[in-house]
Amino acid sequence: MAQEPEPVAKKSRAPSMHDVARLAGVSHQTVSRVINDLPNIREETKQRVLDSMEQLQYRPNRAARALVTSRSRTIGILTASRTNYGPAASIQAIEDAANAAGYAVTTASISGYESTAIVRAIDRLLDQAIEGLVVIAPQRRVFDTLAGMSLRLPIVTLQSTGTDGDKSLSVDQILGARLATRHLIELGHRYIYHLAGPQDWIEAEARMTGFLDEMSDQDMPTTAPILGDWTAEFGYFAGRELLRMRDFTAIFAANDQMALGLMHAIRDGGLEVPRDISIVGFDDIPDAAHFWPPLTTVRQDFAELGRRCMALLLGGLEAGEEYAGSILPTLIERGSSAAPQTR
Amino acid sequence: MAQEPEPVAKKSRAPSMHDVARLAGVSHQTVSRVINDLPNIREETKQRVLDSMEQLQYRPNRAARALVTSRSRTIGILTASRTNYGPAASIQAIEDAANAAGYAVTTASISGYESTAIVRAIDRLLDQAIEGLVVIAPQRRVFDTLAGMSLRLPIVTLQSTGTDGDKSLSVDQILGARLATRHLIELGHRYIYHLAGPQDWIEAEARMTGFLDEMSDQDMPTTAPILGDWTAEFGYFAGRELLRMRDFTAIFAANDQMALGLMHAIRDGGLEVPRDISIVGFDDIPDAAHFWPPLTTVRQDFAELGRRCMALLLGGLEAGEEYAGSILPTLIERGSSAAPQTR
DNA sequence: CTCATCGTTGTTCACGTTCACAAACGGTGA
DNA sequence: TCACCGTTTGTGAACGTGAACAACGATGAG
Repeated sequence: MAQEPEPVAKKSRAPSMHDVARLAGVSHQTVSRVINDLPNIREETKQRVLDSMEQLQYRPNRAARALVTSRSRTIGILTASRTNYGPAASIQAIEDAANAAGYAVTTASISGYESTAIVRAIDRLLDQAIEGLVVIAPQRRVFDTLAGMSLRLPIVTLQSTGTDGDKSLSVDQILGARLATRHLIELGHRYIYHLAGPQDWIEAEARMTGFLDEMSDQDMPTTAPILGDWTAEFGYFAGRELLRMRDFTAIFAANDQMALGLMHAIRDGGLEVPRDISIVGFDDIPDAAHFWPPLTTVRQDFAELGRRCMALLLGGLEAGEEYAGSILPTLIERGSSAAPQTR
Repeated sequence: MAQEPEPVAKKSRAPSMHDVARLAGVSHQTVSRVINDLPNIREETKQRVLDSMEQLQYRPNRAARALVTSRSRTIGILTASRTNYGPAASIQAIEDAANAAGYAVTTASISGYESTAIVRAIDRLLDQAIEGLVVIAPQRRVFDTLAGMSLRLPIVTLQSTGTDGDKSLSVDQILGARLATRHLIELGHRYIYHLAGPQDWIEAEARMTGFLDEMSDQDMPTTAPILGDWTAEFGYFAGRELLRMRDFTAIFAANDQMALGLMHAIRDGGLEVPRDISIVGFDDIPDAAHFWPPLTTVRQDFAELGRRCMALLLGGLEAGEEYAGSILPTLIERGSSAAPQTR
């Protein structure tokens, strides 16, 4: 009897399925069917529901859906140093691919280097009930921590550790380093240094391995690689130190930034690249073509990496077989490398 | 009577609050109280619950919580080109601050330049029921689209558009550009070009404004700025074109990458920086100190920007007052700028 | 004419949590 | 002894969606 119409200022909340259903004169289940594109709906009914949705500006409630299906439709990315070009480009590609497949993406980045920071980052992702994990934090410690947690979800790592049981996908770092090293050897260099990345980075290790393997395959004398931190700043200081000896004619740097710093130091030392010293980098960041001199480097297709990564993850979201794929890097020859001076 | 114990392979799903409650011998509500750190719980009970949680490896179900509280505890970031250093650094800082405050972060990046892409990106974020939005996509079109959607949530933009009613926070681009320009004028340059960013980027516009304002304030002759696309590649080609006239002694580039390309072109043209032409950039990306010559540029503190941005967002998540803050940029003098040659 | 079948729609429940409220408990003062 | 109070704990109802199942009308076969 006293069933009054709703007052003007009804509870201000987002419209739900029931609101749509009421407006369209159907049950909420019918609305659900329309949303999920299920068969066996009369065309006219479907259209009426769609109109109602439009009119109310209806948006499915993701939380409710996640609750009932126990699927979050979210992919987690674990990353270190996303300001670097490589990881950033990969993240971009992963996000695009994930979005295209209807997945959302959350990232957690590891700040600092203590292992508690790693655990916290992973925890944040798990709190979000991610359905898959992409690891772009290519440090040993991260993988060890991850292995210790024995997570029950598909994991794709963007660096092959060689030891893990997860899927992994990577640009073949060893091959890349071999290409760079071989290039220098073929130019006639005999005394080549390697400025490597931080010790516990898997990529750094792989590049170092590639360098050492190629050098010994070709019977070249090797010196111990210098361990850097990826920054141009470090490359600069390492360069100043190296110039004291001058017992080399070429340096293979583990990334383009360090190569940039090296070239800076060499010029500051009164020498010239590539006349006195040849430099080869790694990554082919977009700026590398405009360094002075333009940098010879090894190109990695980060975007392709990200795309394939998502394909792997989505494909194997239920299946669980292992897989390891690799993408081939290519050598980009520019002005920073040349035959050594004949003295 | 026939109440058998659970069989071995019980339904494999994550433990819920009820499981914890049963193990601890309390009600689910008590568990909830422990989780949310509410008062009036006996210490002993609390400990028993915590132990049970630990034992079951319990994790609160975020979806269920979001459903009942209608709070997603998620912040959305709308971004373009996250591979650039500036945006990437900001995102990083925002994520850190958000995590510290218990929020998760999702990003959506605008691929392509059609306005449908913008709408889609925003839609993706809204689907996630974000509680706040940070916009790092500094294009007019994005803001126009955003304004047209009249969203009911706190928005912080990392670029001041000057016209919006939202909160905004930015490094003072106009001041930065003025600093750069003034620096060149004070060195004695009179004929200065500006290599600007893409036309619909707000930052590009602001830097151009700063440049033009400073030039006219100091009664310098001005030429129309050249509109670039932020890339080193474009800087290079613009440089080659400009060298045909040589009616200038300095160029202020709207970012460091374009400055890098310019310097490359100038050297290719047989001239020297800064002897023949002075160059000033903008951003102070980490590599800029190691360019050849090291680049004079304007530093923006992106990390600070990200941090303040989150403070603003979290502070105003319920309040709704407007606010516009700005961070001061600083000029970093390096080797790429010097007094013009006296001819 | 009756019954089985198929396409379409509705009803009810469950998901895991928080909120509002009620109940039990122990202590205190009249 | 009893009413009252504060602290601690439990009960039941939501939140919005999808899944299982039931119900309905129309159609066709026997």
